[in-house]
Amino acid sequence: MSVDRSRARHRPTIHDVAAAAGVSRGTVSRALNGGRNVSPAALEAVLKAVRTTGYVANSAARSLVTQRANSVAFVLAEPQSRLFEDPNFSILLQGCTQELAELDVPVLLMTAGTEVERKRASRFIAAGHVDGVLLVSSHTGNPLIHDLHDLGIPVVACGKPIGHEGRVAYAAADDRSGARLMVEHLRSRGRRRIATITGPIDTPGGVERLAGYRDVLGDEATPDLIAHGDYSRVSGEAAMVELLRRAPDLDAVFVASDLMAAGALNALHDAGRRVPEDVAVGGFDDSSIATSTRPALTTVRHPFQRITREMVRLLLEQIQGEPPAASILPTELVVRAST
Amino acid sequence: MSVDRSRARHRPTIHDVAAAAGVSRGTVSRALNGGRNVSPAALEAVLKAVRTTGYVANSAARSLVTQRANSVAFVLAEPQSRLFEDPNFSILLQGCTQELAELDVPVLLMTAGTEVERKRASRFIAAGHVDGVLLVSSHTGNPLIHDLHDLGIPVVACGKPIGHEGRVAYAAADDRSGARLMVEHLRSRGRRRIATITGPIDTPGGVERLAGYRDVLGDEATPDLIAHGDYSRVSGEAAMVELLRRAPDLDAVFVASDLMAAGALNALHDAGRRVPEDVAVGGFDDSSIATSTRPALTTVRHPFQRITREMVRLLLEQIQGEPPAASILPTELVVRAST
DNA sequence: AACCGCGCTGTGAACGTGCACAGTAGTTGG
DNA sequence: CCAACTACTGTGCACGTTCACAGCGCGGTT
Repeated sequence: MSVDRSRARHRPTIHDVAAAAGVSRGTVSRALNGGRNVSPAALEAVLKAVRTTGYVANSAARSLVTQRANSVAFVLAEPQSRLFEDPNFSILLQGCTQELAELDVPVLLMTAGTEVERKRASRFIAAGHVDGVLLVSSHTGNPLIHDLHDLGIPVVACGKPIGHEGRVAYAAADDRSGARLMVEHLRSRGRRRIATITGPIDTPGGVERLAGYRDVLGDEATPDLIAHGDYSRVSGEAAMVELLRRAPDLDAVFVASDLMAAGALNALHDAGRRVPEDVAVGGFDDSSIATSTRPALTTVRHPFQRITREMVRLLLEQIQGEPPAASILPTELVVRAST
Repeated sequence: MSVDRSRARHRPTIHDVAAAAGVSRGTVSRALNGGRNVSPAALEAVLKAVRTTGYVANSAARSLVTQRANSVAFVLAEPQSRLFEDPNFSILLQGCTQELAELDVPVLLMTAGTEVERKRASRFIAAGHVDGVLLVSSHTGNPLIHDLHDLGIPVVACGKPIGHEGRVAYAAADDRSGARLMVEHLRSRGRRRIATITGPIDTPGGVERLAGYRDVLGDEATPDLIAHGDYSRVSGEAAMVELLRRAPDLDAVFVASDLMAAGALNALHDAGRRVPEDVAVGGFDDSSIATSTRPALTTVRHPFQRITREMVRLLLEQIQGEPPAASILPTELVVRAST
């Protein structure tokens, strides 16, 4: 082999390690992967050679032969603005990234808010760049989930994928019982005219939290006490203004997200209502916003950390060949100054 | 049984396209890449064959031979909490992702807040998984920037990388003149005792914005009017409390970030000072927080969109072989209710 | 007529890895 | 004593692509 290799230029390959360890490529590969059927002496020699050469496996070559990308996509199928307005998405992203980093699985970030982006994401995923998809999309009827299902690629949704339960894996909080906790808490505080601001009714969070509200209030949940938002801060503010107009005598409001609750607090402030003296306000998520409002928000803790952990677990399971499963996680009431 | 078969159908390769188009692999490759030295007839046949077969190039195989990953890493070298507390990071991430998606360049997200994460990121990048790095790290003295420089991999920093100017490319806002704009504005409002809450003094934003403040005030910038924060909301609140103690007669405060300004507003609220009647508050960044506080913040617009665009441009240039360059972008005063 | 350049095309290498398979030595069992 | 087995090791091939090179026909120049 008279091929002149200027070592300074190219990264060491498995060949270099094999040469340094005095074994063959196959042994190095076995030692680094399975570790089975390798003598202790060879194993040690390989590990030492890896250290001295600074060898790191070339992922492209590995992917080529294993037909696996060894990476995962985090797809945010929401309007652009959401990523940086709503801290929930950042937390999910953060959690999944961290969880996967520990397993040395890189995360590819892509957005699929617009039609163009959706097509691009589909094409990209179809190209086999990733082994699985963590899909964050609260809205139902997203065409992307169809595309991915057709591709036969493992997918885990965050929140129940309405219309795809049983076919698409997902991790979700138990929204309905969380909502019940909050409304029962408001009642125990002596509130009698309890309104609600829901999320969009085409999202599981919108539907389930409203259902929990109704579970507790029954006939008391009259239509004038129910307003809808889209999880954005301004929509929470607008919905609160609307509620104050329709039901000026309300003495509490359960808001389906902390971000909307922050908007509602602003509306109440502008209307001269004191919180919690005149109106008690309950949020949902226990995001970072909840402790930064004045007063701090009573809210329902969304188990984001467990959700991201479950999402990752469910995805890896599917990549291993297991069928799609679901995880429903419990929520918890967090009482602060707003109720 | 048939479950396994769905996975068994392999994606079309360049061979299949060549066969369908009645040409050779080489011609297909040329047609899809350069497009040079290909007859119009062959080009058309190839494009048609690509459409009918649904061919998408296998990136692993391409990377293997071209020695290029065709992807880029976004590295957040800040404590974990920052990503989801400070919207600036989300905006940067969002902007870079979008910018690169249009060029069909995937973005790998990684955090390097802790020592363990930093090592992992270094190892990962050294493995050649990416062609370049978008580095977001306000603090100076980050060892990661050394690692990356040693690896000889293209890097673009967000904000001036203190101690590496000229060696590492960066895009940054003109912090100093932005700070001047704000302090001059406060003076024009008749304020005479203008305090400031700075960012960490080991960050360019901390240093430069303080310098701009001093440019305008000169000897009036006495030490009792200067407090330091770390860009977090609670640090802004604590710094404001401290300033009120040291200089109870202050009538304005320039805060080096909107998030800290939101904390300062809370402290002023708790102290019974009215904004802007008693104390005018100016922020920095014009992030989403600025419009959600009560009152809405007068602030300095940080040109994030242009910064992300420049970061991407500077990175791609370097990947093409150009030397590292820098972009300084202008800021703009945005007057709202807090001054 | 021989030569050259030009535009286009096909072909044989790599790129670095994992895996199947064959092979070796040492141990065990009949 | 030989066969079978175990534990380990080395080697050829394939993965799908790009790139360098050689070959082709064709028209124009020497």
